[in-house]
Formats: sequence, C-alpha cells, structure tokens
Amino acid sequence: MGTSLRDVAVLAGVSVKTVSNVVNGYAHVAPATRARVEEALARLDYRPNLSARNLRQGRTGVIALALPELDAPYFAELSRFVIDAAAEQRWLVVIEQTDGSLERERQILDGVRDHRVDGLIFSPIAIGADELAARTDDTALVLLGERIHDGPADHVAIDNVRAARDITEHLIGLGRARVAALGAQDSSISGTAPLRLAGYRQAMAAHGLPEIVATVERYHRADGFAAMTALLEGERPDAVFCFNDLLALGAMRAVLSSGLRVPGDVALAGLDDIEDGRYSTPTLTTVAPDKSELARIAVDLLKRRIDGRAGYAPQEVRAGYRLMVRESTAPAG
Amino acid sequence: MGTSLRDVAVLAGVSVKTVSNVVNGYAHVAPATRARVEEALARLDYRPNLSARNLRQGRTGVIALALPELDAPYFAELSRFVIDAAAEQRWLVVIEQTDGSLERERQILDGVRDHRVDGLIFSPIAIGADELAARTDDTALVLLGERIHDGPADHVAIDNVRAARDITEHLIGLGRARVAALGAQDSSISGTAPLRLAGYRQAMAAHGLPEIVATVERYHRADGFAAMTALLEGERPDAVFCFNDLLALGAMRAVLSSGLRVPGDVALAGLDDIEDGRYSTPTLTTVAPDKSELARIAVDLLKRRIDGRAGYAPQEVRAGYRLMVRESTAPAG
DNA sequence: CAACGTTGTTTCAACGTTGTAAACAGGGCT
DNA sequence: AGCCCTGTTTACAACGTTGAAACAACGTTG
Repeated sequence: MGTSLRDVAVLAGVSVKTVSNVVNGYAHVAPATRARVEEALARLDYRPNLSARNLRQGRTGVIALALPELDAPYFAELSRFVIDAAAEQRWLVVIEQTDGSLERERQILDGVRDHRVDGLIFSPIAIGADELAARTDDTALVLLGERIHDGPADHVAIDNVRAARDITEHLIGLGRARVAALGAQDSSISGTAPLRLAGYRQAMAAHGLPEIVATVERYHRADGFAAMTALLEGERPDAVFCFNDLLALGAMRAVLSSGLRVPGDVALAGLDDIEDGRYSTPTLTTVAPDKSELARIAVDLLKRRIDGRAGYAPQEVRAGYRLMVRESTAPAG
Repeated sequence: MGTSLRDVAVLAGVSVKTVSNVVNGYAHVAPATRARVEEALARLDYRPNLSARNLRQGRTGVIALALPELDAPYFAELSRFVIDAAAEQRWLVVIEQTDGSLERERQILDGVRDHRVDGLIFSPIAIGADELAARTDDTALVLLGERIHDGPADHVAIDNVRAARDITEHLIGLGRARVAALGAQDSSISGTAPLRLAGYRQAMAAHGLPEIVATVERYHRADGFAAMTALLEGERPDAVFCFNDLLALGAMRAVLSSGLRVPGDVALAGLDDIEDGRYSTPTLTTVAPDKSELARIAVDLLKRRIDGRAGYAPQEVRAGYRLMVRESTAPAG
C-alpha cells in the first residue's frame, strides 16, 4: 500500500492529525509546521486513500450512470458530458449498461447499494413508475431523459412533446402531406415514445392530416431500416419523422437503397443530433437536445440530493433543444 | 449508513466475525448458525460496505478505463465490451477521457492513485514510450490498441501493419492505381498511425505503385472531410484507405458532396468497423478488429497483473481482425 | 484417559482517515 | 502570580471489514 498520513507524520515529526489538517486545508496551522508537512507530503508523494476517507465519511465519491447502451451514439455523447460535469464535483462515474432489459434495470435500481455509490443517474427504458416509486433504497436518484408520470425522483429531460410537434410542423411546412411517424412502441409504457408520438399527433391533427405510424422494437439503425422498408412497400409517405437519429439513419439507408431520393422522394428527420447525422449523405435534419445542459442539470440535481438529505419534493426540470435543419429536409430537394 | 455486520450479528446472536464468515462463504460454520445468520442477513437486507472491505483488503474492485473520447464510436463500442468483461470479474469500470491531450494523459497515468483503482486499461494517443516507462506508480497497467515499442507494460492490439497491408491490397486488387492513404500524422510518435502507414507502404511498394499520403490532426469525420476535400483538388486518387472509419465517413461525405461517386470514382475503405459504416450509403468497407477479444484480453492481462504481483516481463498480445468488404469498394461500382 | 485433531466460534488488531474534545503554549490582562 | 483568551497541536475513538490467533467443545486415537 502507498504512503499514509502516518508515514508523512513521522517524517515531518508531527502528529497524524496535523498532517490531515494540512491536507484538508484546515486554517489554524502554523506556517512553519505547514511548510514542514508540505515538504514531507511532497517528498513521499502522498495520496489520500479514498477507501479510508470514504469509510470515515460515509461517502464514496463515485456515482453511477445507468443507461441502455454505451454504443448508441446518443448515450455515448451524453455520457461524455455527464463524466465531465461529475469531474467538476470531483466525482468518478461508473457506467452500467442495462441493454434495456427490465431485469437489468431492476438490478441496477436495487443493486447500487452493493457498490456503495453516492448516487445514481438513471436512464430507464423498461421499468415502470410504480416500480420506481416502490424502491426501498434511499440512494440519491436522478432520472435522465425519461418521463415518469408523477415520478418519485428528480427528473430532467427536454420537452419531448413539444420537440416532436416542432419537427413534425417543419415536415408539414415543406408541403408534404403524407407525413409518417417512425418509432412508436407497443411495449413501453413509460418511455419517450408515447410523448413523441403525442407531439406528432398534435401537429398532424392541427393540419387535418392523416396519421401514419410505424412501430419498432428498439431504437437501432436496423429497426429503422426494417420499418422504413415496410413503409415503402405500402402507400409511400413523402416525409418521415423518426423518433431518434439512429432510426432515421437506418430509414435513410432503406430509402436510398430502394432507389428513391432523400429528400426528393422522402424527407427524413430524426431526434438526438448525433454526430453521424451531420456527416451522412444527405445530412440529417434533427432536434438537438442540449446534452451538455442535460448532463449538468442531472449532476446538479444529484448533488443537491446527496448534500441536503432533506426530503423535498421531486423536481421536474426541462432542458433546451434546437431544431437543426439539414439536407434531408431541404426544400429544393 | 446501512446495516453493518454488527447489526446482523446482534440480531442473530452471534459474533461479527461469524457473520463475516457466512457472508464470505467460509466452510466451517454450523448449519444451524448459518441458517440463523442468513435469516438475519435477509431480514436486514445486509450489503457489505465496499469502502471498508477495500480498506481492509487493499483493493477497490474498481478499474479505470482511460481513452481519448467516449463519443468516438469505436471507443464507445470498445468500452461496452470492457465493461462487460470487467463485470465478470465483479469489477466496476470508471471511465476517464483524455481528449488525446498529453497533459490529461500524464494526469491519468499519474493520478490513478488518487482514485485508488486496482488497475488501469489505457489507450493513449499522445504520450510517449519513454514517459510511460518512467512512471513511478506501480498500479497494474494494460495498454490497449496502441503500439509502444519495447513497452514497459502489457499491451493488446491487432496487428496494425498487417491489417493496413491487407486492406490496401484489397484496394489495389480492385484495379485501382492511385491509392491514397488518409490519416498519417505529423505529431504522433507512438501512435497507430505510423503502423498503418507502414502497412500501406508495404502493399504499395509490393506493386510498384506511387504513394499518396494525406495527413490529419485528429481522427474525426471533420478531419476526413477536410483531408479528402484537399485530395480531390489535386490529382485525384481513385481509392483511399482511411486510417479509421470516422475519417472514411468524413471522406465519403466529401466525395459525394463534390458530385463524385463512391466507389465509382473513388473507392473508400476504413478501419474499426463502427456501426455507422454498416448503414452509410454506400456501406463502408473496413477492417473489423475483434473488439470483444481485445476487451477480454485486456481485462485478463490486467487481472493477472493485479493478482500475481510477480513482476514478469510485459506481454504483447495480438487480437484478431476481419476484412469486411462492403459497397464502398464494390468492383461493379 | 491423556493427548490430539477437527469443527465451530470468538477476540483482537489493523487497514487510513477524520470529528471531537481536550491539551498545550504563549500573550495580554487584571 | 493568576487568569482568560487565541492559536496550534495532539490523543482518542470510530467508520465496517477481515486475517491471525486463540479458544471451546467434541470425537478419535494410542
């Protein structure tokens, strides 16, 4: 094991506690003593043992970030911001992947205690609000990007309904009449899918247009590809709002490989603003959630929960977003 | 704080150590006692305090994974596998991002001790072999995906030279004569860039073809876009081996938006096999490193270092890869 | 029946840290 | 000299866990 306070204390000819005081920046230490201790600290290259410190303080300095899958670009990009925001609190982030499985999500929710993390930022897919509310654990919890009705925990997300309505309005504004929604889900009760669908419906209803809805299992390129291929076989839509960018990129591939043009024959829009969509051909119109803001708010909420053990009511916070119009919905197409 | 061994011990009417023994599956515990203790454990929903356990055992059960950036798809995909492989050892993974900055890489290398992780899987970009060798820290270290000549630590990667030669041969095999390499770097001494460049050169030399080399700063789509745009302004290549898939996707965008066709006018190949390339239009030919194998080997090497404190010589391990031929190098194009 | 091994359980100490409280030194005041 | 400040330093205990060693009870063996 490395050098401990004791080692430094011996070298500096001072008590262990005094060294601790210097390390922690305690005010009343005589300049001469402080200098001597700092000299010794430097000489022995002292690093505090976090296990011991945490044991003593009942904190671990580690938070968990639980999300469906790290290799979905949206979550990877989001993770980066969460890690950066957490670093400012001097927190480490461990990442847990649920693969969207209910069982894994239960484990996470139940099992964070095993790892003794101070808090959890959770982006659930499968688990329901009731189950969330029923948890006995009192570890600080913040829900990210998932609307849980009357949630039992702090929650941060963009306004999914409004964002979906905005982008659908944009498609309608191109003069397209057969605007489809791609990404509805049968299973999910608590997910974002119903919200985005609701936004789509509001826009379609406002213009008296017929709804065309394609459902998917998951939110990967492959699902978008399959759903779009199916859509093309029926009465073809001339615009499609895909519930995330991966679906849109899969759909784009399907349209293009069927010999049709984007946006000439079919305009496409997504949601997430992952980097891929800025370099696809054509580039992808999308809604860009402010990921940095999402992450920062999530970390702030968590910090407040962890610090003030007071049980104030769960907060609901909205992060901003922007509409990014690109080639896949260019009017001239 | 949660329930401790002491609480359980009191409830079961037994000593703390006996509870500890039950928890740890120690053999010689009377069945009756064990039953009573387990009953108490369940009733109080006991979870071991990892900080305490780690303090006692000098292990944290946490490893760090340091990589340039999580939102580069290759690293996101790799991380997933590392996390999964680590989970099998009941390890948690904290992720540190270096952004490829030398300073951050130094911090990581020096600072892992701050966090008291048991080991580090490190994918460096900027740092040199000499500096790696000079580190005083004795934390277990495994280098991932980066060839450090005569490295001071275990190292796992694919055979970059051979992979680069293979893919270049494939491009030449299409009958293209002006085959460019995109992704060389001025700065990097120890990176993979020189290796991939070497592989390219071997293949070009073997066929007596002239080398065309484009350098980049970093390995993002934007760099690929810029470098390709520059290449197109000169005497145009008819095939390009990009040193990673992001570069290739950026390059593809540049070719397509200049009005040329892929692979008709320019064939493109990458390296990494990120998911994006399987859904781009055209789909991207690439080299697919066995990421799962890379991750598993890295974790295994690290485990061996952590367990056996014996200082055996640094290991050099090669993981497999496959050539994935897709539309961007289709012969009929 | 004494010595011994086995099984089951406990006591003790230690991992490195920090909050509490108390001890100590020096200076200014009565 | 005795007192109370203020500033500085220290002893002690505790966080929850587990390895080492001790101990008790019991059956086996010579």
